Amino acid sequence: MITVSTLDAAKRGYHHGDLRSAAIEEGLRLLEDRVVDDIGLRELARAIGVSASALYRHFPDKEALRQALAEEGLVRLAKAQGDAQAHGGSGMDGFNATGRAYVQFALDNPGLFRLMFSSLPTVDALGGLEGKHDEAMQLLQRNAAELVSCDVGPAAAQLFALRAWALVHGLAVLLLDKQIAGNADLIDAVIDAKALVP
Amino acid sequence: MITVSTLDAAKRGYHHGDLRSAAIEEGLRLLEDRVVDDIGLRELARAIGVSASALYRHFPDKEALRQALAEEGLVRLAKAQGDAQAHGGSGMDGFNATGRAYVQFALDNPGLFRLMFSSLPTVDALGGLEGKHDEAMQLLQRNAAELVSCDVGPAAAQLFALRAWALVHGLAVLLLDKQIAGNADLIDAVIDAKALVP
DNA sequence: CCGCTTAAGTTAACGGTGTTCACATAAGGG
DNA sequence: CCCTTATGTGAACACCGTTAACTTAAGCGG
Repeated sequence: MITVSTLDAAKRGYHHGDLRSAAIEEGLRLLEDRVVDDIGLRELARAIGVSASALYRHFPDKEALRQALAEEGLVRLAKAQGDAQAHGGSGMDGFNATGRAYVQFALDNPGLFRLMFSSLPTVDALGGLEGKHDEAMQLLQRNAAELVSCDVGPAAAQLFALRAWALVHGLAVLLLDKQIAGNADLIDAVIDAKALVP
Repeated sequence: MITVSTLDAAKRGYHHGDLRSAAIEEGLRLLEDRVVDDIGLRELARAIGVSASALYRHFPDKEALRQALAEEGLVRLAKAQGDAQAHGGSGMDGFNATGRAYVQFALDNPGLFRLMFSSLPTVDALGGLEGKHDEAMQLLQRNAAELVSCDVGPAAAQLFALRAWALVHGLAVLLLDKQIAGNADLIDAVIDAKALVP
């Protein structure tokens, strides 16, 4: 197996080897302690050691780079939730675990999480990242619906799913914005699916 | 009663009369169909008919203007919630009404709402707008706690309050980000305090 | 192996931004 | 009435996103 990307071709001079991957990687690194709007295209290029206009060979504009970063974030969130569920089982405990993973992901990656959920309102929800979006979010939705669909009707189950998502997302956002001073115990207490069943 | 502000002194030439108020007013107008980061200081000054540097007599920097706008938004949200509760009574129906008002405010003022809840993470939660913050948010929190504190203990009541806030806030944010296609009926269905009582 | 096409870099420039500085003007109190 | 102070102006600085024209490297057909 040959990886033709950044690994083997570190710096062969004029050509980089795999910019785009490097740009996304550096972008994620900068997002660790910054909001996305505070990251400059030129600054990012400088950090990679490349001219600013070089990025335009791989992204049509800054917005495209943002979308690429958001997509990577959604993939990682989906993975974190999948891991949590795999570890916690398929019952209600496992479902609560996915919720905790959701919130924990937001706290661990504040800049990235904010970026993921800041699709431009002018773009009428038809960006290319909808597919990935569903993958991450429908997992939570499906699990929630399956969890209670046997006890109540499917309509009430979907309502439960929506409530669960809104609760967990709202908690994550409020924690990120420092509206709530939240320790781990509080998070565990708030995220309790039993408190949502009708 | 004499209003010395923008009303009577519209344009007396070199001096504006009451910039700062005019800047905030124009800022709120621009926020009606724009995100805050897409509003330029110079553009705003241009819209008022004043030079960009004139704004620096009233705001130390752009961030201060943003905070002023956020504060005004919090005042308006508090008012909207107060009105809703006054109209809906003090029982559970009134409480649900404040939740609906919260979401409706977000939908009616997307740019402003996003601004209100985007305090810089670098600022360690000690901006001057904490007071107003409490005023708007503690209203929801207090009402929630009072609503159920007689039925359950005060600890469980506070947990209920936190869940209610997170649910409503998460719903608002998800609707704003177009992650949920929400009609009014759906909002009413999701916001139902009965589904949260332990 | 050579030459040509094309992908992927470069520098220079344009307009726009936030911010600062020196200066100009209006308002108001001694 | 003058002098202070608040409030405006315009020019300048450094930075930004984006584009254009140019240069270099890679790959492929003959």
